[in-house]
Amino acid sequence: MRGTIRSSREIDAIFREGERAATRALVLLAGKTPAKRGPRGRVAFVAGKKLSNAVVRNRAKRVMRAAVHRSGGPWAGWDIVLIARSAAIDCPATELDRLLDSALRKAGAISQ
RNA sequence: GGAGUGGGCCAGGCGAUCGCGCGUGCCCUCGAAGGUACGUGAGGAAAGUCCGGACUCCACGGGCAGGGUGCCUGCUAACGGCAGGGCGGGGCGACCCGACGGAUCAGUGCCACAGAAAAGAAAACCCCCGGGGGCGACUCCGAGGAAAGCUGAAACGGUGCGGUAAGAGCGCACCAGCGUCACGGCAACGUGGCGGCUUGGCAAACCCCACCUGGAGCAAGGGCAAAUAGGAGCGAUUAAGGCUGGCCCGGCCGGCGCUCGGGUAUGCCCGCGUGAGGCCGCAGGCGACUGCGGUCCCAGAUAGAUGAUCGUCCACGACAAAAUCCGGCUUACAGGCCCACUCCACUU
RNA sequence: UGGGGCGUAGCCAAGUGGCAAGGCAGGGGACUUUGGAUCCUCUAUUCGUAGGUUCGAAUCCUACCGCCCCAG
Repeated sequence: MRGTIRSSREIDAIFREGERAATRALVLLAGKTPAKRGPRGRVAFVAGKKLSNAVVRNRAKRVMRAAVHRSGGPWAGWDIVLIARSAAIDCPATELDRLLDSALRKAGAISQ
């Protein structure tokens, strides 16, 4: 997928400085995209080792990627980091879309 | 029909829409990016990283140390793997399990507690005989003995008969074990004869014997342009010191002169998938496997590609994600299918 | 992905074949009017788990499980 954040240094910066919005299935971090990276927004997906084995972690990232795609991301001017929680694995798609939308509004990345 | 043993195979299918990696063609473009069509896209364990290799770099001269394997014979590129055989153990059976060399004929060590004694057999307890003392229980001296006895995981072959004061392979029979000879087998070993009567356990204790073993690892290693800083080869030759990724001997470097252009990124590219390869057939072999012929091309990502929504069918889907590659081992696993065989019951 | 290390009481830990030391914390008691300090005492039955070797295993061997560190 185009528009992913590749550098772990940049992801660490969003962890320190970004807006945080947590839901039942995922945690969202939002920061402004640096100007030198261009006007398009970027996203990153995180699935920690606590979740489970490699199959479950990969699936969690895919499910979040599909949700971002449906919601119209990446969002211009914003760097978004999505962290999977264990509830995301069995979460229905419509529920996940709703949670992602509310998290984006809470962090201010999209207007009301 | 029930119970079971061994081996092999599969690992949700189909359709619609949106979406992803790679390859090829086409469109656009100076090119790239992009668009589009077609093809292709995780496993039997991809896992644990327990062994063995390939490949790459370093060291290449000898020795020691260290590590590994451990019944025999094969297979293999190699193996700690596999096959066949032997021995021991388990099961009524089909079958299954086994780190299974050496403990007199190398040496050292350990065997707590208990027990008379834990490994050159015997001091004392004890058994028995003779003599002395004492009314007696008993005790002292001398000779003989290791059978019985409590203990313990284990008591210098076992059981039985004879023998004796008590005993002892002292004699005999059978069994176990040892040595030796003959036969069968490539061998492990097996069968039979003969002999003297005999030797605790632990080598997953040190060790001995036989065989194998240099070190690191694709984050190995190499290439590309900009910016910043330092190496490599050759020649002659002295000290502190350093290197030779365990140690020693031995060897080399550091200092000087000449010559040559190189190294380093959370940049990119190569390495990177035609291989000890899959499938089919024939031939050899009990088998692991091998030979020959035909045929196929079968993931290659780089924050890491397979998902979402819906329909439909059924047994309602387990364990689980390639990261340099291959051969094994081990561990996890919902279920389903096939083949061969064993035992029990019933019918004909 | 590769390399290396560690699991013993709630915490820190010693023990390398024969009874699982010690300290901190905690419970109980003594002393004290009470508290602190001090002293005495208690607490491991699965030594991360499961097998094996041995008469005997935290210790030796094998296979698993969990955690930590290093290399871009």
